[in-house]
Amino acid sequence: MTIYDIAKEAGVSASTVSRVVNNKPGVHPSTKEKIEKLLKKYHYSPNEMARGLIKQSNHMIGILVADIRNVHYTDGAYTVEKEFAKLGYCCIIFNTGSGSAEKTEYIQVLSKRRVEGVVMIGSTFQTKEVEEAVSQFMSEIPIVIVNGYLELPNVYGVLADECAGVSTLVDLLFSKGHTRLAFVNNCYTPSNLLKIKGFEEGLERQGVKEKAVVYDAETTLEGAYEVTKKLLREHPEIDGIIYSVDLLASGGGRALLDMGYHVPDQIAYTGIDNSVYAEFSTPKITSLDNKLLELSMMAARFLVDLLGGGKATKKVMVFSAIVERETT
Amino acid sequence: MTIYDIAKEAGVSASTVSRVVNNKPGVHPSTKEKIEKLLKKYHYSPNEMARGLIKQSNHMIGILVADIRNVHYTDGAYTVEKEFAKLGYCCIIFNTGSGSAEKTEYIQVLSKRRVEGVVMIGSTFQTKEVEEAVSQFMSEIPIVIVNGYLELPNVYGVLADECAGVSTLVDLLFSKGHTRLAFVNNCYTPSNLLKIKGFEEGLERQGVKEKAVVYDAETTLEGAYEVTKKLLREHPEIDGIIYSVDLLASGGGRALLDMGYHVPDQIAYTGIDNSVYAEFSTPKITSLDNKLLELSMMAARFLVDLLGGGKATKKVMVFSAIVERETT
DNA sequence: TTGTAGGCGTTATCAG
DNA sequence: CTGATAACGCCTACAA
Repeated sequence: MTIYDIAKEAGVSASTVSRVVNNKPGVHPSTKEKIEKLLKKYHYSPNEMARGLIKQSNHMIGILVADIRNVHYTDGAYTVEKEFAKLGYCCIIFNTGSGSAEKTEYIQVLSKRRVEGVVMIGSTFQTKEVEEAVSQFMSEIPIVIVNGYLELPNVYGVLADECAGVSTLVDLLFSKGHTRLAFVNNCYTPSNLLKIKGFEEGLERQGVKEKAVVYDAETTLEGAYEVTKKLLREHPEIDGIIYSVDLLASGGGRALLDMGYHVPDQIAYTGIDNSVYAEFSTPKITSLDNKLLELSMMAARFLVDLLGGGKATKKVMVFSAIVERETT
Repeated sequence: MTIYDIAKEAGVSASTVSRVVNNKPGVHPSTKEKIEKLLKKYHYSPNEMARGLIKQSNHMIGILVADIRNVHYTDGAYTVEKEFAKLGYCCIIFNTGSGSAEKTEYIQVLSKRRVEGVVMIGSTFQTKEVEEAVSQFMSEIPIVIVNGYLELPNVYGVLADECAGVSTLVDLLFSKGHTRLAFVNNCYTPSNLLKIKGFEEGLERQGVKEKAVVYDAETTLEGAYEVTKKLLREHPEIDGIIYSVDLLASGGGRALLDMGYHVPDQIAYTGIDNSVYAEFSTPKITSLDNKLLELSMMAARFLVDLLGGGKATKKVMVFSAIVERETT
């Protein structure tokens, strides 16, 4: 069903139908009414592809996220989608995974789809490969990265100060008498590298001279469980652990419980993200709120402004804050 | 950058460029090479909207979900997106919320975008309003509902047998000596109505004559906490609770703990969904696995088949299964 | 092997 | 107030 079909049946030209569809003035009330009746009758729905073609604007944006199942990304994707749906935009979403080939590919796909803006969620998009793909295929449209940044004219970043945040976690643990700390990391994203940096800086500020204890773990409850046991076997002196994400803290906490440690007196620990995991675990986990939600909201707003022809700050940083619970 | 721009610079016609872009045969190797060089040089990326217009196919599908932040929907959306990305499709996603006006609206939006198929995630789409919107604006494309169904020629459903599933939960509780049961419900979706039905049928089968005890709770930890306290105040005889979703079970479990009940001896409880909440809570929650993941996977596969011109079963049901943990 | 012409469904610009 | 006509960017006969 096209405007031509409607036009034919109404005995008018397609342009007149188009005017009615778009509520343009200058159509005789009677013909307008006649056309509207037909529009209803056939449930006419204008082809947005064709419309986008002449309008040179399709009101679509892209959302790139490594894996929407990660709690911290789910909220972000939700926020962005909602914010844009309100404005009549459609969101194309891709779970890119962590590989750079896929990221490059999806950037090209979004480019072919002629999206008008992109939100990338997660520091994992802050890579050379993404930068190159963007500069080649997406240099014309605004891009906002949640918790990441690229030095490109059309890229904007909203970041959490996780580095400073983690060093305040160190301070917190020290203030409670825990001075032999370890960091358990899940993967080496730019964000996590910052966390480790914050960990080291925190220790240094507290006057610790030795090399920081950092362990790697799989991003699973079991992974954290095992690594925590190993960590304390190899470093029995440890009395405080910072986990790079709440999920690990939850799994690790269970290991501590099973090993008979008393939390938080004997050993304290924290997560990062202030996610549902922190709230649901027993004991409830003290966590660094890195404001992912605010970040996504801000990213969405930035992109909205940019699309509206306005300006946005190239790079902003939001302060993270500790949410104390039962593990410190 | 269009094929015309490339054509001009290459000194050929647009059709020749088009042939190269689409790897069509019948282009002289030398001109092909020349064109390919320019394509690379300018990072040409074909306009999929224009392409979709003549091809009458844009390789886009729609995903409708009430709220992607609900754990049981997140996985579904992920699965569907991944499955279609593999095949070169783009997914437009909308968080519709629970209102029917929004659902109708987004169905119309997807129709205007000319998506080629739709996956609706959740029984919340099994309503008269959705049925009407679909029959008016989407009668031509295949639609698959995860855990729901509509009696329309182009709608397919993959369902979990939650009714039978819940009655096996009743059996389980009875078998462990818990015979005074209550059901705590969060909202009256078709799916939850089935759960309540299963609850009642289970009781009846166990020879219980009295009216089933059903309480309503907000879908929050606190909501479940409060309602659980109220429930046991008003019905101190209760020794077994089935919560309509794991989230409630988690919040309720904490209330039981705080009230000094011994779980599972004194009182047992279960959740439904077998989600991360069941796994993360302490004690770990026995839950009915309603196979949401398999359901989404199956829905995606169905839609793929349908889009490929194949057939799919109109309505299938997947058996749910109890995952026993520490609360029964 | 290559180019021309027509059309996909719209909207915008002119005339009338 | 209404109707041609030409785009938008691409693909596909058909003709050369």
